[in-house]
Amino acid sequence: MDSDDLSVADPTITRTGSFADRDAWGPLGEWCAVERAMTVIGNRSSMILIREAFYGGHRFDDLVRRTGLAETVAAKRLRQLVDDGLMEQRPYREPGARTRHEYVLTDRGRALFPLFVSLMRWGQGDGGPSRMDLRHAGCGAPLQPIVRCEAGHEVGIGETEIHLRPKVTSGAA
Amino acid sequence: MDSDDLSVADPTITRTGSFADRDAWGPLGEWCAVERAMTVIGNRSSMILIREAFYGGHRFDDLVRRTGLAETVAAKRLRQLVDDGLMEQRPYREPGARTRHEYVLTDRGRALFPLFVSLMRWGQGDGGPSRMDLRHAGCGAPLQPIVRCEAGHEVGIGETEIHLRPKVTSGAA
DNA sequence: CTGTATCCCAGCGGATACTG
DNA sequence: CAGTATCCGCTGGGATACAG
Repeated sequence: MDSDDLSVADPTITRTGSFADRDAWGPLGEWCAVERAMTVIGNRSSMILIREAFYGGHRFDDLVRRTGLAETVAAKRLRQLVDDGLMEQRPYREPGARTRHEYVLTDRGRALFPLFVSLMRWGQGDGGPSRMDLRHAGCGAPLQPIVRCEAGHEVGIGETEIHLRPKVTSGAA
Repeated sequence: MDSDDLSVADPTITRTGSFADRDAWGPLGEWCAVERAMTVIGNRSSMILIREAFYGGHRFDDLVRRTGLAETVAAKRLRQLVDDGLMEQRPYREPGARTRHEYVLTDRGRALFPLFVSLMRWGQGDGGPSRMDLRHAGCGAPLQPIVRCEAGHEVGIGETEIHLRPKVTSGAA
């Protein structure tokens, strides 16, 4: 039996479903999307390149200068981000110049928007300096990341349940 | 002049304010909360330990087993998480046993909740297996991370502005 | 049960030099 | 302007053995 007698009462996610085989999970995160996500965006250089892409940076030169990364690192990460489907490289031509490439976020890359805002807001909570201020263009109010259920309720940790799916429902993909 | 002539039209954050000294940012992210955040939680082991803490894991043994981390790595990361103020170590006594310690998320650790949900949902978007399902305990509906302004509007990338603060407003903290 | 000490390997990130 | 090649130090992460 798991040692689940909580000796402290702090808000955590409530567990529902069969957690009996919980320990059988492979160590490589074959079942856990969090681990997979971290292998893709879980390093500093990837994240700040994505940051600059959100800020509208497209060209290699700009991305390097505005991130402060070494060219070698930036090139390697950008290639990886393209491979992972977060960015794509588009050719374009300025009049009177030769063809260039530019990096653009894909839909999957842009889907990181809530994560990006969460990361920035959380990072600002350490009292350190931050010159960034994300606001709603419509009304100028600052942005906040929140968690909501599909029925429209705002949800905190204490109202969250985690359901563990049985093993693999081979019927549904 | 920056090369900001967008040759592609993809939704990005609109930049407002003085971006002239944008390139003067130090490479170590002294002004950027995203970079600072990534140095704290930007590795796989930290994040999956936080994951287990959200799931209600407290004891060293459980955390090691349920994350699949090596004990050495788990111990090192937990110490770092405590140092960084994301977890705290509380002593407790079960009747008839000697004093133990348990790891509990601090407020700053729990503030990662939107980021955690964002990370999981984004990770699930790759089509890989995931046995996790986060739901609202009240109504059972699945959770979604969203971005909202303080005036209550839901905000997408296209409606976001980023303001860059001048240098340091020495008057305001 | 909760770690620490030691050793090891792979990957991240930077510096320098070079190419189309 | 947009990278690649090479080298090199630091950290992340694991294996094994040991300790309170």
